[in-house]
Amino acid sequence: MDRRPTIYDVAQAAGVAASTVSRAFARPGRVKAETARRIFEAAEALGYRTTALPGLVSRRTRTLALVVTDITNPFYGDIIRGAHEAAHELGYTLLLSHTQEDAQLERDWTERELTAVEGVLLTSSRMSDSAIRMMAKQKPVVVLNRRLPEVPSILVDNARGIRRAVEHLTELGHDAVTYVAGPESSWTDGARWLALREAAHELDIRVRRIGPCNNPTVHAGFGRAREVVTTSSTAVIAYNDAVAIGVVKGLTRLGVPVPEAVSVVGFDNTLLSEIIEPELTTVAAPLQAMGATAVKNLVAMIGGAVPSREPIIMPVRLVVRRSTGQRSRNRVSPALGTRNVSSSASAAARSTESGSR
Amino acid sequence: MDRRPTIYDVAQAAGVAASTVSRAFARPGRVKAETARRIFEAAEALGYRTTALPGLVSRRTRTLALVVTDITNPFYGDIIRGAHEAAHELGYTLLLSHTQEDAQLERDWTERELTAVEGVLLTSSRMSDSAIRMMAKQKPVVVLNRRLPEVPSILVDNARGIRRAVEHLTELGHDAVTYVAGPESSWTDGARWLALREAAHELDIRVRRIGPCNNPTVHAGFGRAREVVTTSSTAVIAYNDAVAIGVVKGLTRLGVPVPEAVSVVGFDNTLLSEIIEPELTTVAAPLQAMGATAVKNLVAMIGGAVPSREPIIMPVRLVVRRSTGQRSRNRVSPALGTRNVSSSASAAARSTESGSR
DNA sequence: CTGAAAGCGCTAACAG
DNA sequence: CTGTTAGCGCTTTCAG
Repeated sequence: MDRRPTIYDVAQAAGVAASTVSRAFARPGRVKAETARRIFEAAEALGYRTTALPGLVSRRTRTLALVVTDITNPFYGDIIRGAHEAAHELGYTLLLSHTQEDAQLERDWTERELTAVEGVLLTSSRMSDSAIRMMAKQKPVVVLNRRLPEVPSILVDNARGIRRAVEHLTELGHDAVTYVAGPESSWTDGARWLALREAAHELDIRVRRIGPCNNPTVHAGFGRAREVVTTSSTAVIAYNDAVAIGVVKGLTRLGVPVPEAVSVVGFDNTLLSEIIEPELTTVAAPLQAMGATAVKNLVAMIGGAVPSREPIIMPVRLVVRRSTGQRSRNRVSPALGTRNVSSSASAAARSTESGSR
Repeated sequence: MDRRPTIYDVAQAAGVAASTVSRAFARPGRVKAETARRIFEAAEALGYRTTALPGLVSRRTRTLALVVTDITNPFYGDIIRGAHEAAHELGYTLLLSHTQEDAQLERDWTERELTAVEGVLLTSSRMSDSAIRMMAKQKPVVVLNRRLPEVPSILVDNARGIRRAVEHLTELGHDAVTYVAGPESSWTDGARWLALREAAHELDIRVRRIGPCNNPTVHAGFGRAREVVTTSSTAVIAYNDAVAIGVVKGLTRLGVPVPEAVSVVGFDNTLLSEIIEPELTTVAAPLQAMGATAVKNLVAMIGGAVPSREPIIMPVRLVVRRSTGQRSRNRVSPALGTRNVSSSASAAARSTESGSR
C-alpha cells in the first residue's frame, strides 16, 4: 500500500470499526483502554498519523492565524516566538501573515484565511474597529496592543511605562519632552501620546509631538532628528526603539550629543536597544509572555471559555541605560548643534569604562 | 440563511449543477463564459467565497510550511517577508514554524504538519541530510542556506562573499584573520569557514577559527571577544552580523578599538549592522529575493515542474562601512587591550563627522 | 459543455 | 463501550 493509511486501514488491522479508531484518537477515554491499546498498536504498525487536515465535519483545523504588521520589526520577533511556543504546546499551528502596515492587505488576507483557522490573533492591527468587531463575531479573536470594547485584548501598560519614563526624565531635571510619534493608525501610538500628556500635566512639564512615523523604523526616526532639535526640548520619548535609535543616530549626526544635550527614551526594549551607542533607555514589556498569553486566551475561547471584558494589561518596567542623562545647563540652540570635541571625548571615555551590561 | 453559502447554494441560485459551480471556480475555461458569468454573479450575490479548506478530494491546501530556526533573528525577517509576499501573490498561505535551533523540534513539527501543506521551505535547517531527503520524497521541499544533493536549494554565494571580505581585508594590510564560527550544525557555517580557508590559502594569509556559537547572537559574539584578542589576529570575520556585533562590543569593552586595532566583518547586512558603532562592514545577500525565489520554486514544483539539480546561488556584495580599517602597525598584545584615551577620543570625533549613511 | 453520482477521511448521532 | 450510518463541501469520473 502506498497511500497514507487511513482510520479504515487501522480499524481493519485492529479488528474494530473506523469510528472507534476515530474516537480513540479524537477523544481519549471514550474507548476501553484495552481496545485503545490495540488500535494504537495497529496504527503504529501501519504508520498511521492523525491528519492535521480538518475533517470537513469538525471544523477543528487546530490552526490559528497570527497577523502582524511587519515581520521585519524585531518587536514582533519575541511576540511571535511566545505565541508560537504556546501554540505548539497546545497543539495548534500558526498561520502567519504580515501586512506591511497596510490595513487593506490585512482585511483581504484575513478574510481569505478566516475559514481555515479556529481563531485569530491580531497584533497591532491597523484595521478599523468595526472591521475587527465584525470579524470577532465570526471567530474568536484576540487583539494585541489595541483596545476595543467587546474584543478581548492584551495591552502593555503604556500609561505606566510612559509615566515611569517621564518621572525618570524629571528626576534628571528635564522639563520639556518631545514625543516622536509612530503610525497614525496605531492604537498604541495614541495611547502613548495620551499617557504622555497626562503625565506631563501631573508632573508639570511641557510636551510636544512630532511625527507621525507611519513606518516606525530607524530610518524614520533618523529623519526626525532635525525637528527634534528645533523643538528645543532636552528629552525625547519615541514611539518605539527603532524610532528612538533613529533619533539618536540623527542627533549624533547633527552634532547633538546624546545624552549630554538631549536624552532619548525608547519603547519595547528590543535587542536593538543594546546595540546602539549609547545604549538606549527604554520601556520593557514582556513580549514573549504577551504572545503566549494571547494564544492561551484564544485557545481558551475556542474551547468555549468566555473571555473577560477587561483587557489584560501586561506590566512594564523602565530599563535605564545610557541614552538618558542629567539635563544640561544650556539647551541646544534651535537648529544648531553645540557639540564640540571635548564633549565627545568625554562621552567616548565614558563609553570605554562602562561598556554594555 | 446564516451558514456560509456553499457551491450548492450558488448552483441553485444560478440554476446549474453544483459540479458546474465547482468547475467554474476550480478550472476556468472548462465552463461556457456565459454560464460562468451567471455563476459568479450568483456567488457574488450570496457572498460565496471559495473555501481555503482543503476539499478532502483535492489535497490542495494552498498552504506552504516555512520553517526557520529562530524568528527572533533579524536575518530571517527579510527572508520571511519575501517568502510571504511571493506566497501571497501566488495564492498561497504560510504556515510558520520556528524551531529554536533544535533539530528534534524541527523534525517533530515538520512531521506533524506535513500533511497539511503542499510544500515545505526549510530555512537553515538543522535537520540531518537524510531526514530532509526523506521528507523531500513525500512533498516538494526547497532548502535555503544548505546544499544537499537531490533537494533543490537556494544558497547565498558564501564563497564569493568571504572572498570579497578577505580581499578587502588584505587590501587594508591584514594578513591574519580569525573566523568566529556559528552553529556547528549549520551548513552555512561550514561553507563560510571552508571558503575562508581557501581564500586564505590563495591570498596567502593566516586564518584561525574560534567558536562555535551555537546560538549565533550578539551575546555569543560578545563572549568570544577575549578569545579574539588572544589570537592576535588584526581582523575577524564572523559567522553573521549578530556575532560580529557582539565581537565589536566585546572588543570595545576590553579596550580594543575597532577598527583601529582589529577590523571586524559581519555577514548578512541585517538592519543591526547600521546601528552598531562603528557601523559594520558586512556581506550583503538579497534576503527578500531569496525568500521570494524559494517560494516561487516551491510552487512551481507543486505545479509539477522539475526543479533544477543545481542549486540557485544568490549574488552577494560587500558593504564596506567603518568596522574595517587599515591594519595598525602593532598588533594588539595578547590578552591585553591597548586602548587609551587619545585613541578613543579620535574615534569618537570621527564618529561625529561621518555619521551613518 | 454540463449533470448525476460517487466518494475523499473523518466525526457524530443513534442504536445497540 | 462500540458498530452503523449518514453526511461535511468539494472534485471528479462518467455519461450525456
